[in-house]
Amino acid sequence: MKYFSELAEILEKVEKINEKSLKIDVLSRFIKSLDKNELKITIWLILGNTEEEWVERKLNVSISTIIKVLKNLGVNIKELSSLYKKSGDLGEAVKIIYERGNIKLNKWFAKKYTIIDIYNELKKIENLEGEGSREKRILYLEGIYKNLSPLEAKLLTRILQGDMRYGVLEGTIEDCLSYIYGIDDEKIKIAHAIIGDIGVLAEYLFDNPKNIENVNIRLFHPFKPMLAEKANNFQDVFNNFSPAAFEFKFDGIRAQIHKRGNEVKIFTRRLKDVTKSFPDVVELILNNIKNNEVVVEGEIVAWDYNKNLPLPFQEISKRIKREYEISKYIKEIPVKLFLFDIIYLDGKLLINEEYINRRKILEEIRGNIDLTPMIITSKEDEAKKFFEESVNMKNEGLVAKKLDSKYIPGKRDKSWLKVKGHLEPLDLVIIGGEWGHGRRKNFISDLYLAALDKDTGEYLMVTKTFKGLSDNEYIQLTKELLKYKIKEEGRIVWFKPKIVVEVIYDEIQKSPKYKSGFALRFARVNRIRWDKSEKDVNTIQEIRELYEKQRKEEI
DNA sequence: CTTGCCTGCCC
DNA sequence: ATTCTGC
DNA sequence: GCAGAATGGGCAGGCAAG
Repeated sequence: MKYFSELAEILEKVEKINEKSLKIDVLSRFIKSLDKNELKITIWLILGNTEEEWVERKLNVSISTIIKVLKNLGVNIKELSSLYKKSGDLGEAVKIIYERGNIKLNKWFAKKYTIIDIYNELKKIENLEGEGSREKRILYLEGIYKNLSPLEAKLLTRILQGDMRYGVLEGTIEDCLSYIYGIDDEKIKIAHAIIGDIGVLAEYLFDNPKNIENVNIRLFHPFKPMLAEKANNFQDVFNNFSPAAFEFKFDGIRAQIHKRGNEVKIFTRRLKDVTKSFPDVVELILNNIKNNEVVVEGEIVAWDYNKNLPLPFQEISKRIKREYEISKYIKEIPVKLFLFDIIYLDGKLLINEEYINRRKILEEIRGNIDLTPMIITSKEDEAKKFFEESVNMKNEGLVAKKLDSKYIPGKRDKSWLKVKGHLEPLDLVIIGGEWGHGRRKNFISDLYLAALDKDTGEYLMVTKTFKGLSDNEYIQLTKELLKYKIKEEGRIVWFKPKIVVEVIYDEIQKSPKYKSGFALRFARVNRIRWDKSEKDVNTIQEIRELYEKQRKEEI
């Protein structure tokens, strides 16, 4: 039986260790000392979770709620936000507040929580719902925070945020299990992907390490899907394998579909069950796939059946978490399913079959369901032509697959390579930014980027981005930016429009949030344009044209 | 009854 | 999702 | 090459505030 404070101390220690093997050693000793009834729970908490991965997070707590809790405990919010800004980490800020004693605590009768106690408290919070539940949640958390030490408060704060930053994620836990039980790391990784949750795997091994041999894909139990790495171009693809199978990469949601008899379940890439939102897909599967037991994978895409073209991602996303008026939305936003893999068929696991054979089997059982359009070629010009075809349909691009590759659950591997295009870069001016967190606490990390509204002369924001430059470049940039500072509001700093950056992005979207009416998807800075001035940036009018052009090409 | 904030999860 | 960094 | 970290737009749903 371990105390929550012991966990907090171990993690504090681990956070400061750089050397991987030492980190694994320290953490493994702790994990090894856990009882069975606290093992799974502890691993979940280390990762900032309270459940198996396929269960939706229900804490309904994050930074805003935590700050309200602290405020109620008499914490000076000015002091807190200044500490937060300085440390770049709310957990760290909370720890310092506790150390300074600037919070109302149960001084004399503080409860000493075990790990299981904390877990049970969090479960109670998860079960709060209905009118008044927000307030109850806050009251409940106050009750817990009142009894904590500085390190415990830091840990709880990070768990509640679901953002741990102790340098321990699933990969490290995998290494620990490998170290503790002397099982090959690759084997652990695959078992983890198949079971879908690392805590459950740990419990499995605790019962009997030989259980690793019994881990297998089960129907109606989601496994982590195989993923693709990024390729820069077609040469990159052919350097890895040739010939290659190229499939259209649609812009929808990845679906892992399990079927037995008349029962069907649909899981997302992150293992969440979305069956309820897609009765049309369930029906499609039942009407077409006649085999009894099947696991297939595909992409669910919002579809315009008049033009026979995909609809933008924003459309399918209106259906993903929908729970009401589903039948109305089935008509309003119809979907199309493109299958691209088969993992299980009537008692036979197909993960060790070569890709090309899996595809053949899929072809035989699919009924009238579409497969992703695919060609096999070793010629760059053919691949490029196929890419154009896909992109002209407004797809993301292609996925290249090695013909004899196996299906390795959970693996991001060079045997699948995604080739994506992006639109012409835009020159945008920096009008604001936010101080970063963690490693990036000392510079402006997130940039607010704007285009010029030609009609009014205003600079209107079209995106935020923190990607593309190296830490050093951000440090340099921050120095320059601060010369043009207008005002600072908490973490946000506003600048005079001066410094211009070239920005790459995947798509222009209609934005309900920005005044400009447009937003960039996956924006990243390509380079700083020191040679350009704020007068040289792209205009909102040009962005509108680019957006319309996207539309026009759809016909 | 409408609007807005917060959370969780798609990409 | 994309990108960068440290091991 | 891997694991970890730092963060994007936008959607639905749940609750609170106006």
